[in-house]
Amino acid sequence: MKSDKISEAVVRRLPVYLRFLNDLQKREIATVSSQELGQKLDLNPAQIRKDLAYFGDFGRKGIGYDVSYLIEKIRHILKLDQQINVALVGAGNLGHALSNYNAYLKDTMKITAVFDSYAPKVGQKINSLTVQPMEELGQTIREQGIRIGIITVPDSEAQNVADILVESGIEAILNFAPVILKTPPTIRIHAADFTTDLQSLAYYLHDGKEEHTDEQQ
Amino acid sequence: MKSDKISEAVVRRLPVYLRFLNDLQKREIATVSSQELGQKLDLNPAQIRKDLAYFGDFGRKGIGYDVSYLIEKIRHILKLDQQINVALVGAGNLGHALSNYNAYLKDTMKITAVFDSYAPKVGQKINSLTVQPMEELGQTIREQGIRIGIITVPDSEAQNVADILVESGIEAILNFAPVILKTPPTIRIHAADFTTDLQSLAYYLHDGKEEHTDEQQ
DNA sequence: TAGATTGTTAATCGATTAACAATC
DNA sequence: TAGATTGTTAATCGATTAACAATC
Repeated sequence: MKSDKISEAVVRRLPVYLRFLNDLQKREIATVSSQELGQKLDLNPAQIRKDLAYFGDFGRKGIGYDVSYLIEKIRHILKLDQQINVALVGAGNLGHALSNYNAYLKDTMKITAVFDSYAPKVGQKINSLTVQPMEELGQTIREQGIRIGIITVPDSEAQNVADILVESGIEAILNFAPVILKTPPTIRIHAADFTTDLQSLAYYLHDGKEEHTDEQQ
Repeated sequence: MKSDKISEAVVRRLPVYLRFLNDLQKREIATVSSQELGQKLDLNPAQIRKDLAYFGDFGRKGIGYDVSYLIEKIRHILKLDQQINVALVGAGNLGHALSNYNAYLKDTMKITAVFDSYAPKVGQKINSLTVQPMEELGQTIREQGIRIGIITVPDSEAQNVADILVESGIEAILNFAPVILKTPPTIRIHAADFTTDLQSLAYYLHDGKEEHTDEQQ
């Protein structure tokens, strides 16, 4: 196959594949089939083969996929074969929690700067990063070549922060604030909204009368 | 229309509608059309009308939707017209951050218990909740009628926690750990994985040569 | 050679959008 | 009555799955 326009659904599965492949590699398993992959990830094997085939012929007929090779390929597709710098805006509890993931993201992405508008927060250390004032956002983004911004400020500030990020040349935003951000179409936005997640889960609670026996994940 | 099986995509949009409607109500706007809604939420008006029509005839032709009435209806659909108790498992930074949202979720959902396996954490206060040992999980869930569990423990513990939650009669899980949980099909699971979100965002970064000019959100 | 598994086409399924009669 | 907007049907678009020839 190779190319076509890739749907968002496909792109969102790639990191899931990558995570599992990293796991296999750690366990020194050299080869994996789409069937095994599908079983472990609750996905249809044909879908996995199709997803991967969009980007190239990574497997070998009769054998499966070489774990290390596929890791390399997916990392390249996701642009994770280079370090991508990330800015965290909002040094509250949530921001603090996310900054812990630097260790986990290790060689792929790195939160390299933290900002907060609240004066007493500025100058504090968060996991070896010093909280900077919002005024330095633009300059720091440009200096450090930061390409992704994470918004963990209160909803009332989120749009304003997004505007500044966009103005400073950011390319994508992960937004934890429960608001719909308005940005130019060139900016990629992902809403990581814990409150809507929880509320939609409530729909699937059993209520004695009408049963909602749906499939999972 | 009314009824049919409701797709997950529809259910996941309902909380977004609800959030915006609450906003309108606060601003004392009594009526809204699918067109206005669509514009503010970046959705197709026909889709919004169709989504709502699955559950009943909530609008009035020529007029639009009564904000208060629609709020009431959506809350009922999502089972948010009753308080739903939630358990938080994992009292680290992330768990701590999420417990702050109790104020925001206010009358709909409530985190009523927090657990951690790490002995020194037990007994500590987190936003007026006392951290309990994991051993009390089952009993507390049953006593408080907790129906949703949030997992914010390290990945290595996540499956174990999920097993205990399921055994204790939980109905749905919001999982922040970057692992695929294996649970019976009656349990509703939502993966709230910040690391895969970030990695899929990286795909959309511009790279000079091939342009990915996709739509947003 | 026999068994396994890919890459890909075709079939199916599902979700979004357009269009419009009904009606406030 | 004229204008606005719903609820719903039909059309379109897209994503998932099944099936299988190619081939290791």
